[in-house]
Amino acid sequence: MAGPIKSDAHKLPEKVARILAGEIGQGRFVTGKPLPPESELAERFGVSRTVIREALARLKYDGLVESRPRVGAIVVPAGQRRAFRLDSLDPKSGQDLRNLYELRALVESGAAALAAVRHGAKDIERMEKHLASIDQALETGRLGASPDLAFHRDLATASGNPVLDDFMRFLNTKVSGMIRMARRKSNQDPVLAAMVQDEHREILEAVGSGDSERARRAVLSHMQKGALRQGLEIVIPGGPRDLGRHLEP
Amino acid sequence: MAGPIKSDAHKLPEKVARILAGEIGQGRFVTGKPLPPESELAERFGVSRTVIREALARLKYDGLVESRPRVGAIVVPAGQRRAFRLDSLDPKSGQDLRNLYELRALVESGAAALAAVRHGAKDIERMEKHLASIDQALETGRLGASPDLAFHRDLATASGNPVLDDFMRFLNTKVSGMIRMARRKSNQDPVLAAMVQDEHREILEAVGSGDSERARRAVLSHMQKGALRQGLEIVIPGGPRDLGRHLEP
DNA sequence: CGCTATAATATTGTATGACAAATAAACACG
DNA sequence: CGTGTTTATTTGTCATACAATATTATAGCG
Repeated sequence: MAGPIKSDAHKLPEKVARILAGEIGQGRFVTGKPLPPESELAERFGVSRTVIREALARLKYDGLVESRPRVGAIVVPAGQRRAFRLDSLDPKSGQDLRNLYELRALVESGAAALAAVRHGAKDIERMEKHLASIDQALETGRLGASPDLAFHRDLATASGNPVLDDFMRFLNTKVSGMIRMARRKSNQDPVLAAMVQDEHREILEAVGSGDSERARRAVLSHMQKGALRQGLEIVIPGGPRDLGRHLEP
Repeated sequence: MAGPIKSDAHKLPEKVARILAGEIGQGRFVTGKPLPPESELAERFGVSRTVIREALARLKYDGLVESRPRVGAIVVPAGQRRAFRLDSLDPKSGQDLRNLYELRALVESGAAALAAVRHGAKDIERMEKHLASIDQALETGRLGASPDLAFHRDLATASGNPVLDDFMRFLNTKVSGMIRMARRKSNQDPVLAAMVQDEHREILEAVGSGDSERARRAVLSHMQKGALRQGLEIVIPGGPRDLGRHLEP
């Protein structure tokens, strides 16, 4: 039995890891009890122990199992994961995209509220610079997607919370990746781009003025409109009332 | 040269992966260009190719590198990570814990706002049941930590957004894990526990009444007080104004 | 008989060597 | 100069061997 099985797939460990993770998730293995030994799994999947080993390494890394010598890879009590992933999301599913957008809106609006009360002078400078870059891009006919992303990153940074910053970067790349996937024919419409830019300015002004509630609503509104531009209607976490208008009754 | 190097650490691949990830993060490798070949890395770290392989597998899994035959493990453009982790947080660092708490407060308050407008009848039932379990636990002298966690999970579920739900579960285990780490002598005070329970009831009532703004503030207040009970003062993302009081002016 | 120290044993951790697969780069050829 | 072919390098997978480790069984002792 020498040589690879067939060469029909070039990522054996990935496949094995997926299958095992699925079975663990469905409770096919008792938590606290060990999985079958590596050698046995190797036999069952028809691959070498090396592949099993690499697959198990992933599960360990995610905290799904924890392996100990002489006992095996024991299944750790549910919900002790060490990593948060969004792999199972389907880029073509509108529902998944909506859920993701919703989470992003929630987090980013909160970050803006924090940024309003915590930002430093350089934060505002950075954001202004990036907005100017977008303007410049629009004048030259380009879309300015890159400074746009930078602006949102600035917002995260200005929140003064590195954990939040980190998560927002993760989410944003995920969202933009999914959007790119979902619709290659991005909207090149300059009128829309100008609208977006207005929303950006409102956000910056709100943050700069130190009004966290206004900043929060500005981002919420921006996110909701952004989702709409993608053809998605999302519920605004702050409540569907007061959409768009601000706080003066 | 047979046998492992010394047995001074039981997880070589983990260490190697950490080092490599750090070096990549600090830009010591050019993005788009391949890392040194596995054999070379093995030599450099003084371990076998097996270990390097397992370390690289982790980096690949997180999307930091992407390996192709004949060219090597190329460094993928920054910010394309496939997993969000909180491993680098120090459980003993008050700052880290505060940042984590802040993110949690932000997300969970948003989830509550969503739950207020989206919950179904069974969601409320579940939450009531878990609150009752806490009451029961308090009467028997126990702390009721487990139904407490369940109540927060219910909130996530009632938001109707599975992605949000998933993330909240991840965050909550992370937070509670860090708290357990940080202070073993948990507060067994029954008076405090009763206070917490009052806050829970306010949250449930707010969600049940469909008032998302009130739900959001109730959770925010609960989180802030919870942090205070842990000796942490956190900034409330919704803005420091209006703390605790509700919306009727 | 019950408790503790020791040995047997199964399983993971790591090392080594071999070969297959894939592909970028060098090369040959028209 | 462009294009197809060979070559070389690197990853992917397999197989085997031994070390480390902790569980379990066993033996020894009070």
